[in-house]
Amino acid sequence: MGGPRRGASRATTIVDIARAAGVSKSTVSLVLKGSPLVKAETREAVEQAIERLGYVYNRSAANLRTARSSFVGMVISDLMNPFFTELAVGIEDALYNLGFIPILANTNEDVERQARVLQSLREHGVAGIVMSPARGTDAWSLAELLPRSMPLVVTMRRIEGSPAPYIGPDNRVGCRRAVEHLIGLGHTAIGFLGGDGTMTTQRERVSGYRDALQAAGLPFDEALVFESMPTRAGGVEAVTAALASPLRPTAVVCYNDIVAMGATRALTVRGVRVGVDFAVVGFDDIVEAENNAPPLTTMNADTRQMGARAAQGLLGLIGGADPAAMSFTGDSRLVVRESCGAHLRQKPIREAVR
Amino acid sequence: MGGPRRGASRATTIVDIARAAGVSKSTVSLVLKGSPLVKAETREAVEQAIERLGYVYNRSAANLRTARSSFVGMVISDLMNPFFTELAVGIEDALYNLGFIPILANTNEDVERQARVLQSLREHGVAGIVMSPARGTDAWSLAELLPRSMPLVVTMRRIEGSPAPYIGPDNRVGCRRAVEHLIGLGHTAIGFLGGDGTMTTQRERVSGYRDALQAAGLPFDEALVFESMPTRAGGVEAVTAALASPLRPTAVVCYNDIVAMGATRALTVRGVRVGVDFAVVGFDDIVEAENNAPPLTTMNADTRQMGARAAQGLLGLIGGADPAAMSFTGDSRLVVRESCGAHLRQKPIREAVR
DNA sequence: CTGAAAGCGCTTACAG
DNA sequence: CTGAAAGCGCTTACAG
Repeated sequence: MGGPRRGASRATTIVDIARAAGVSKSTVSLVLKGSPLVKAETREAVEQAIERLGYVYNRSAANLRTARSSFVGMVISDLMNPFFTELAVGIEDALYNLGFIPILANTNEDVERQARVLQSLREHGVAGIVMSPARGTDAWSLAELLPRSMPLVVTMRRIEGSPAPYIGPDNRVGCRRAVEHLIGLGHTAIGFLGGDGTMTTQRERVSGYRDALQAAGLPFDEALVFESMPTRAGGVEAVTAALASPLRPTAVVCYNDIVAMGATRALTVRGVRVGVDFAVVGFDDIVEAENNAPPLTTMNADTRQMGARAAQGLLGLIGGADPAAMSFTGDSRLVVRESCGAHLRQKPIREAVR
Repeated sequence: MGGPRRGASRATTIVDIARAAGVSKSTVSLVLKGSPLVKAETREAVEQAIERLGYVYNRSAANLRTARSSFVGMVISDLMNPFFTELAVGIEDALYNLGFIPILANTNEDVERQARVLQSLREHGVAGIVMSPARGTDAWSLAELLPRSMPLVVTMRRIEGSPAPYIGPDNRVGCRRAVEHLIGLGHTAIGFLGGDGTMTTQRERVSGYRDALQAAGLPFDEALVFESMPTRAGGVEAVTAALASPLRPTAVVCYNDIVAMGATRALTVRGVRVGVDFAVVGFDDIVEAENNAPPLTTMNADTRQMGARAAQGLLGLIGGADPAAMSFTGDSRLVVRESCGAHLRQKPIREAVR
């Protein structure tokens, strides 16, 4: 593991600088950290030596001495999924701004890989970890992997029973709003597409779906929840099942945008016009949602900003904050585009007003 | 920068283990690295102590001592772009398999940010760097930022004049093949859409475009190269210009798939049927290409595998290989889907054969 | 304002 | 087969 570090010749260190500047290495260390204790001329001499010898600070050595670390583990469940890409970009950017540097691990939804990666991060002495857990991660095995003392924030997928703070959207009220919108458009047979009950996020979204139905006096029927993989292919599959169902819905909320895009495509292929004959609403507002055909109505939870918030939350934990106080669930807002058909309903109304 | 490391209580170290097992810390170190020198019972005792005290190896301390590093910098120009996401996933996966651990930096096409990040990576003592350079990176400033002794592989975008090995696709022959396909379909007025001459990749692809035209005895006309941002919006803009041009092409190759998807959408919106009235070919074969409406014909260079290769190349450099021998440019293959219209031409032929 | 000394958690010859 | 010692590149009290 690992190779030679900085070329063949020994790297220049703090003592080389000390010798060149004619001071002790303590003094060099002081100027390195910008201490006001050192005299201007001395500082000058040291800085020149640094420049001349092309010295580069060895942060790992410093970290060993101070028992600190500027590394943070960024554990992502599926980086190829544009939703998580956006999350990762948000975390990464914030981490740099906060003075940390992210070690990336893409677990690819594999809990064993996640376990290995977590161990590796510990060995590398990360200051903390922000993680979107792989599907199937449970509080118990996580507790075995990571000591209580390791700052950890869980993002986007809640782990039930874990003391780690959760930072992510409020899936339940988000989904409730999506369904309320569909109800407002006049739909009464509304399905839920994609994901399955082993996923906390799916359960939360289904709860919101049920909340909205019940608030409107509509029955909740399990037969209208069409489970599938949370993928494009899953969307195709789920919508196909929905169309074949005797309860044949006229509108669907989807577990996420990818499912919605799969559903949209399957619908289009069989000649049902999305946004006209059938309403589809997604969740997440990934960048492609806007460019879908037709553009997708979906829930935006500001994924990137949520990533930044997760990073800030971790910083808090590292600084000693109480994990119990660090959870944050953010609001999502409905982004109305064409797949729900709202633009068609509104037009006549507006025209009538004119 | 950085926070406390492993909780409040001192972490257990090799000397704690030594004491608990009744041996010296040298011996503990030996069993840690699986040395055959140590007697089975001793090893046993040590391993039990490790288990019992929940010891975790401090790799940074080891690295300091051995002047090695298991960190590698993974510098990505635009992680939100699905093409680079796929590259990053390929690099990340290979790096873990090779025993390294990736530090992620998303430069977001900003050369100044890239400069800061490169400096930071040096301070953190990475063993090497694999980088898809931000637009506008030049060999000269790169040389100022990184010493010759730092193992570096440049991927996906060649930096002219840099001694660092390049690992990526052969853009010129790839694009030539794409255009040959269009010519084979009977087109004679073929445009090139997107990117601009400041990008090495664009210049290479335009060269291939010209090669194909000239090989077929068709004239190369600069007026058929429509420059734009390499984005979806750029694709809209470029195709709009193409349609307005007096040379009005009947087919286009695009700088990349995102441009092609923008072009496709703009075309569709104004009623020209892509794959029927007009042929579009992309480049990169990002995952969305398959799901475009219509599915995109494009060049596949196996981006993920290319990322793995870049990681392997870096490992070679770290191991002391000659940079001049590590460059690799891979083949790309044409993936025919619907946007080029080939399916329409072939159908009658096949039917005639039956 | 500056220097000498100890120590962070490891590894690596070198003795025995 | 195992232990004592030195050292990787820093930081941090402590003297002066």
